[in-house]
Amino acid sequence: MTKAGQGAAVPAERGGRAPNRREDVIRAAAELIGERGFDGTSMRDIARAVGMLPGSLYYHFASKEELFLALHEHAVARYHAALDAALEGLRDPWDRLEAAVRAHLRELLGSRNLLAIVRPDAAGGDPAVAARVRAERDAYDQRIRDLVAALPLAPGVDRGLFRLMLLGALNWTPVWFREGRRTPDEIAAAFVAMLRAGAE
Amino acid sequence: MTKAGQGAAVPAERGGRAPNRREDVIRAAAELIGERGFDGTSMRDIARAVGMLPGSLYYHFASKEELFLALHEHAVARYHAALDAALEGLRDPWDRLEAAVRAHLRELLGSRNLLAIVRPDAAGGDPAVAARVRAERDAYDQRIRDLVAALPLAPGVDRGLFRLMLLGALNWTPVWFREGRRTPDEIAAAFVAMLRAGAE
Amino acid sequence: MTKAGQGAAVPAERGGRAPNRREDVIRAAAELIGERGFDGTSMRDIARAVGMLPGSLYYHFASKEELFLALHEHAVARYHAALDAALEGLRDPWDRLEAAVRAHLRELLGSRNLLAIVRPDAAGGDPAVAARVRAERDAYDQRIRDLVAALPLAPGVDRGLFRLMLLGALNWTPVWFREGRRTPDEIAAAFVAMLRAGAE
Amino acid sequence: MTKAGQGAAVPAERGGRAPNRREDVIRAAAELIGERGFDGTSMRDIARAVGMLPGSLYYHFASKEELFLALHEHAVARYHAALDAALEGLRDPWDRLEAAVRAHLRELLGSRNLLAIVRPDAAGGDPAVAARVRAERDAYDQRIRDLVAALPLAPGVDRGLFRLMLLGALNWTPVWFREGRRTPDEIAAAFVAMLRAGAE
DNA sequence: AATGAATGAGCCTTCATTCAT
DNA sequence: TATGAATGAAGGCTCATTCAT
Repeated sequence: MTKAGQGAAVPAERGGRAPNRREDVIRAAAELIGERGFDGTSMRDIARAVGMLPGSLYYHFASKEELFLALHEHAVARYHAALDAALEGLRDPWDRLEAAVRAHLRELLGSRNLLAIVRPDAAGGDPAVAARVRAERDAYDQRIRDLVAALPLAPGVDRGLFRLMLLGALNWTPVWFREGRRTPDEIAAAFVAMLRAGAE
Repeated sequence: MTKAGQGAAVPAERGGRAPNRREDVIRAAAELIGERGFDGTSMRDIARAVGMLPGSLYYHFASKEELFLALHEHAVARYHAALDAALEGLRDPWDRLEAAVRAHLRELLGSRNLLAIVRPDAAGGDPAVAARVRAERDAYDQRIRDLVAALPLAPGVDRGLFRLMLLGALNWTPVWFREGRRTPDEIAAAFVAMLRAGAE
Repeated sequence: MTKAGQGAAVPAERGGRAPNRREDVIRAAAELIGERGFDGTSMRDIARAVGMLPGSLYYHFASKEELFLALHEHAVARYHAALDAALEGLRDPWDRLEAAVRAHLRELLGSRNLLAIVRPDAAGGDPAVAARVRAERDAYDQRIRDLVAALPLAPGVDRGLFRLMLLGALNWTPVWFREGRRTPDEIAAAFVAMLRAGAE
Repeated sequence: MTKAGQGAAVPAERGGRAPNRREDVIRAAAELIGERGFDGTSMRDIARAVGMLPGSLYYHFASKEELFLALHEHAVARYHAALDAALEGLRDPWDRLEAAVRAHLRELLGSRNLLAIVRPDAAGGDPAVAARVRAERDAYDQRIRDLVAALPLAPGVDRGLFRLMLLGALNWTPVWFREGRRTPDEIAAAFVAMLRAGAE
């Protein structure tokens, strides 16, 4: 009975109180780590943000790394979901790529900067963490790879570098993006257009 | 020849004693911070790397931030120098851009990963540091801007996004680059080619 | 009786476990700072005196200054309480003054030298601390002022300087006082007598 | 030849250059320690104030304590000199006491607060220092004692407590004195008057 | 008479974590 | 589910001092 009963999906003893404190922690951690980085965010900070004492976090997560991993999973899941939604119903390969780029950029530049979470070296130097992070990230990368594979590119184009260039350009945007000038959607369209013009 | 004459009985193995301890510190710090990040590198680590006691560092630098700033200046100066050398004698705008990209990538992927140093948010969250870092970085950016301004691009192309896409793609390379597969020069050539094909 | 019941299997030697670690810290700090001054007392010293690790102090107090402030409050409260007790039931203004002086001197010279704590410049140079210290001290001063205001003094006497002379003489006593010669009470009586003879 | 030749009073080799750097150091130290206390003043601070490097101070003084001792001697000498000047030509015992008090207070409240220097516990906890400080201070005290001994006091008055009360009141003045209200001379007159009225 | 470079000890503080309750 | 109290290690930094030059 450590985590959840096996009958109901959620502890619902008295009508739905305390709706998943664990999720609250993840959300708070996402926000803080997104803003100040993994090293720049202490367990104290996270605890304070959800109104807990630092020690209490350890009921939910065995360590800071574990918390980070949960958070990373959470974040990557959002990317996947955004991608699912964006692709739905689209057939044309270039349309699909642009939709994907748009979804990625919205996620990356919207509300919080998730870049700090998604970078492979995010959680200190722990190699075990890095491996799991990479694994999750790779699954997402694979979907982009598939999207690129479906493009009708000229024979000489290296699809690997095509993808890496695009993703690099995207993932670097949080460094220079300022609210108010170009929208994420405009940037997405322009990036895809630039690549498309030359590669087709 | 600053200090010791050559006749005196001084340890003169490699041409004068302790010619530039300060530089040693910067070099060691560059290496460590490049690998493990600013937060992940302690003053103790740096001191150990140069064979000093932690407190001794403070003879040379007033604070960790100050050391970082010196290091940043140092790193940016290298980029400028590499750019100078790369551009020398080239006239054609596209040749110049590709040479610049090649120089940038060599610096970024060669010997040490200087990305961690050159990122605007590198030194913790100190805003004063961030400002000085940004200023130095902007001067370099301006040179790339000039290079892009000189390109004969099609009327519709947004030169700003063109530059940001290119720089983003470049600066993200340390995330995925593995020694042994593609060389920095190959990557540089491919990136420029992809952009050129569509933008001309 | 705040925490542990009396039936449970807990170390209950002196009536409950660790009833007030915070108070222990304050007491130890009072002793040490009273003897060696604020700067002369390290957090390590205080921690060692209460059998804690240095870092553990920070569970109870956010900083050395905060600890000092708590300690100061504590000390001033003792002075107030001593004054309350001393004044109780006395009507004659000179009797009241002498009782107050006696109480003050007993506190100041008894057990520990609290002078170092009560001096306005005690806690390093932090102005925020100095302000709070002064505020607490002023409330005590006001009570002495009231005592002096009630005295039937000759018209020409400056009651302000009267009070400052008396308090100065009192607060300087720790500098010269040696156990064994005059008692605090004798000193108190003599000081008041000297002032009274001339001022009435 | 460590200190000075025995013929001339001062090193005057080439007409009086570098006129006693040692004195400069003492003066700067007096100022700083007077303001921020012994612990609150670092050798660095003192060196900076005289435009030297910290290590250079050790040419003049073997240690911080030694410097303090020199400074203390210097300060006490000023008190003695002020006392000499104040007493000159005065015969009446009360006049002499008041003049002495005036001189003391002017020294104490004028230019810099020398209290921090003259307190017996000033230089950290070093007992050797404390002893020498006390010795110098005692010589000064003795002169006050003599002044008090000469007063025509009523038989019952304890001359020891008389002196301690007066000196305590005086030495505490830096704690409450504010420029602009009462002058040192007014305070001196009032203090002596209050004591005289009752003791004669 | 002073500098430049460093030492070694110590300082205040922060951190991830533990564990009895 | 969480709290209260603490641990142990480490972090950035300051300090008095030394010593060859």
